[in-house]
Amino acid sequence: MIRMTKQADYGIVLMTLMASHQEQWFNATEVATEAGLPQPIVSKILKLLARGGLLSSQRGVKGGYSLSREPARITVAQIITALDGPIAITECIDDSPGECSQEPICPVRGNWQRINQAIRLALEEITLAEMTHPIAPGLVTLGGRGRAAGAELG
Amino acid sequence: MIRMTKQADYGIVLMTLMASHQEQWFNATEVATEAGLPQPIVSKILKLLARGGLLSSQRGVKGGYSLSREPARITVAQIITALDGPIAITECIDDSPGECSQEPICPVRGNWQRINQAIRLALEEITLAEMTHPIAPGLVTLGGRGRAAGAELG
DNA sequence: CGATTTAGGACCGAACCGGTCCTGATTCCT
DNA sequence: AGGAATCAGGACCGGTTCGGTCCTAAATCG
Repeated sequence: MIRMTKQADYGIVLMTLMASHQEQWFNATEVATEAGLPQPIVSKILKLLARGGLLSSQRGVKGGYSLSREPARITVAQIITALDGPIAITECIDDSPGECSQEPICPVRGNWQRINQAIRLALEEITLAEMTHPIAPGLVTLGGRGRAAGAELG
Repeated sequence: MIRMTKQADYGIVLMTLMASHQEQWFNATEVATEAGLPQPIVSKILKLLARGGLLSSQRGVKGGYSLSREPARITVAQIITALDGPIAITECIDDSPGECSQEPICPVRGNWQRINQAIRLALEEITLAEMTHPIAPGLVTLGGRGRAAGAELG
């Protein structure tokens, strides 16, 4: 139901975990045990995050991963994109014509972008830094001024 | 990749279609041919939309469906919810404790709500009325002030 | 040179999605 | 009253994709 994949889900957990620790470098096993997730999965995800430029990686015996920049400059949108590909909840993405058989008929067309855009924006405005905050219960629970609050922090 | 189901996708198309026509009542076959989608699918979707209270239905030989209220008062969020269930892109939904094995460990917990909330809000602010507008290309394409524009339209 | 760690990708089972179909209930028309 | 049309509500099934595992390179440290 409008779900992202578990990879992305886990990815956010792992990134949050790394962001909220003092250490700079972590290896996969370390992160896995910390998160209580199977090691192979964690490995896979960290690889993808590194490939996406969100983590720096170091091979070799004392190798590992570290955030490639400060948590305030990493957004949830970026994490999801790195793991699940471009953020678009609809089948028609942006302007790739010809792919949609409904093209001449479809009454929505460009309007999908409204939706995708809205989602994308919402996720771009949540930073990893915010995710490490224990959450101020009064702020976000309802009314959703969470985004505004985030902007203030930024 | 953070996709909603095709049902919801189609649902939005169908609703937009109905909203942008003059007629009040449509039967399933009519809508299906108009949208260029297989009739059984359309039937299924309209049923769900009716059950969700977004369409009024009339049985019998001259029966059919019609929007249960004006398009400006129907949101994309409502359509998706009717077809795909509650809007939550993460595995952990709100406060249903015990379901998540990670509960004691998970460093994000309530922070998922931030994300889900953001998505929900974004989709609640897109009305069916807006979807019928051919889209003003300068407004939404980038910068995403689409939501603000929508608010102005009221 | 050997141990450790990431890189990259092949691979498989299971769950979920998309789509079809069938059987009832309701209403209109003759 | 009876038949036709239309919605209501499921059961059902095949295919795709996701979740997870595993194996083989490449790099780095001691």
